[in-house]
Amino acid sequence: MPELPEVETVARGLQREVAGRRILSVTLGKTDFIDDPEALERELPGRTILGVKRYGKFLLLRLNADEKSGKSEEETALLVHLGMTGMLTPRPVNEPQPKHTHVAMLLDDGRELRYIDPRRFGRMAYLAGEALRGELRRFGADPLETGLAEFAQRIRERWARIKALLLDQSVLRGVGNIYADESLWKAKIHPAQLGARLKHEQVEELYVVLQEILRKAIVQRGSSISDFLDAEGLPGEYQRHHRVYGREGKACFRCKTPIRRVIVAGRSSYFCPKCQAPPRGWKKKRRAKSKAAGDVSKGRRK
DNA sequence: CTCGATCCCTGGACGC
DNA sequence: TGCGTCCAGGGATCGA
Repeated sequence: MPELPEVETVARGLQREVAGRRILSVTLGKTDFIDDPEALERELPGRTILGVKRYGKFLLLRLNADEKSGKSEEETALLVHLGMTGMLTPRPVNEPQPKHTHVAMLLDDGRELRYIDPRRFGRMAYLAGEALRGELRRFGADPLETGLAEFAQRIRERWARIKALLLDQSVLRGVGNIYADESLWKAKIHPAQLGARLKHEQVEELYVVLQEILRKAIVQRGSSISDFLDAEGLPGEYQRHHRVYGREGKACFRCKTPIRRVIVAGRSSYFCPKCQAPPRGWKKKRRAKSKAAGDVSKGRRK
């Protein structure tokens, strides 16, 4: 579940490890998560990785100019989304490739930059010029680089649930399920509350605690709740600081009330039913677990 | 505009 | 030990 802090951690690691390296060749495995696999094979060999930065939940590997296209001042980049289980890490070429290695970029220092992703929920794309700018424009504000005024405007002009807004990458880029729940708990806002219904003070509190949580998580190198590892193969530590995420039935850290889990915006949402008052009309009845059983198990076909 | 449902995919947890 | 089933979740897409 790489979200902003995890992706930031990977980006910093890659910046240190592979910035300045030249890509000699590219080997592809399964390619169904790559926009245009042939573009990678055609464009990447010979190019130098100028730097690596985070853009929302994307890694942006900026590349040097493409001489042969004639548009040498055009900005080019390899965009990488880690999805749920993606990992991007440089390894010595003689080290055996783990299962689910789908992209291997041979570098000029005897290492290989490997993209490993069991579920292939990630995405990879080589983009240049206007295609690159257009892609980046689709996303909203970076929560760490945005002022309160813009943050508040983006939230309060919408009638969607605050949880949905926090997860919507065209509103804010980089927040995912963990940090959405953590920040809503800290700000004492129920996930089903409508953005437009939040008071100014609530939006300000959310803005402040979201930044605080994201910054602390970056310091702790992100959260490793299942299998997240950074570019150096190390797990993060921020999962130790989670206050609600994954804590269904456990005591709220503030008031000891058992944490609840409900589905909001299609995602598991953990919250304290006492600290985080539900909006009017929010059905607080049904047990989250008892209803999942009687569903169509044969529903999905191959 | 906002919603839920569905699909993508595999590994891990769990029940028997 | 081994099989079947369910579930996780970011994002795209589609119909309501």
